[in-house]
Amino acid sequence: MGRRPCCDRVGLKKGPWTTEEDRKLVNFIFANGHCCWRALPKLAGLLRCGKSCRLRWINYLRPDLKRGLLSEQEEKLVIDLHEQLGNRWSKIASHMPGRTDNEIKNHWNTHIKKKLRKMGIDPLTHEPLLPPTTSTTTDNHHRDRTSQSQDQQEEEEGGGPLDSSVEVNNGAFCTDEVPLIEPHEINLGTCAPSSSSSASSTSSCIINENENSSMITLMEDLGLPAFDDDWHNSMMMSFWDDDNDNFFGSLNLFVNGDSDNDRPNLTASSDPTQCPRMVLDQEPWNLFELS
DNA sequence: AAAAGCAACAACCGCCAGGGG
DNA sequence: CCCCCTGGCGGTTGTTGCTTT
Repeated sequence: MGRRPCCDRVGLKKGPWTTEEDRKLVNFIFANGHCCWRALPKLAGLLRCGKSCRLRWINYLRPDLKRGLLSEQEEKLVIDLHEQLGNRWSKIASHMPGRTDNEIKNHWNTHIKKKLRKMGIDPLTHEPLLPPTTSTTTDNHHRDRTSQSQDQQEEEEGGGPLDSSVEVNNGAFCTDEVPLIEPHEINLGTCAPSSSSSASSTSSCIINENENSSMITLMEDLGLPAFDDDWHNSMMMSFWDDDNDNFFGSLNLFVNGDSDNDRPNLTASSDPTQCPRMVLDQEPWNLFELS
């Protein structure tokens, strides 16, 4: 019995997304959020399956993505987390705000793996590489099905993730205790963004009431669609500029594409390299009609 | 300058888990 | 309890751009 396809593929487009498709998707999510990925493409006028839309949004269009190469610090964090979690990229990504599992996975496969091997470290076990005389299978049973097959195909090496409940970072957090912010945790009365921990910087953002209302006014000024509370909250967090403790810096770049504008209270981030690549590149955000 | 090889990453595919009926 | 649907995850592939020959 064949698997039912995730969507009706007849007439659906595949392959790279066009800017027009990106615009449609972002505009739709801006206006409506994403209630149901399966229904979204039809409602947004896209000839894509919902899965594809979801991936595109999560991995590329989401405004809170950092983009660009991982910093050395981030790389180290990935290695640490991978040592504890194995190929659980989504878990790893959940500890790295602004980074997607796909991005981390790609970076691991293309950069970190090689780097570790060069350093004489087995990227699977995080142990020093041994001569390939003994093939240990002691840890293989810990790994999930797919990573096992890949690992076996790639290299006959043991090792892998540990129990998902294991603590990392000296017990700073548990892997199943992803620091997600809940709507009720958003305190509009105070603004205490950016703890020292990069892993919690985005999710710990609490919007100041004045900025909150200013932002709403700004959005209205710009003709942006009305948001429901959840969407609004997520957008507030999405545009937080950790490095400058500044919500409007990122939003300004997002909206205006440059810092040269006459809007009060809108200043671009001082260090453009700290801004999301999609903002810096003016693509695809600059293509969207915001009115 | 052209071709071949390589690296990076966006996107796809198949499977799984959880929730609802 | 079972089945179906949906969202999510991880592995893999395809495409594109860059570097080397």
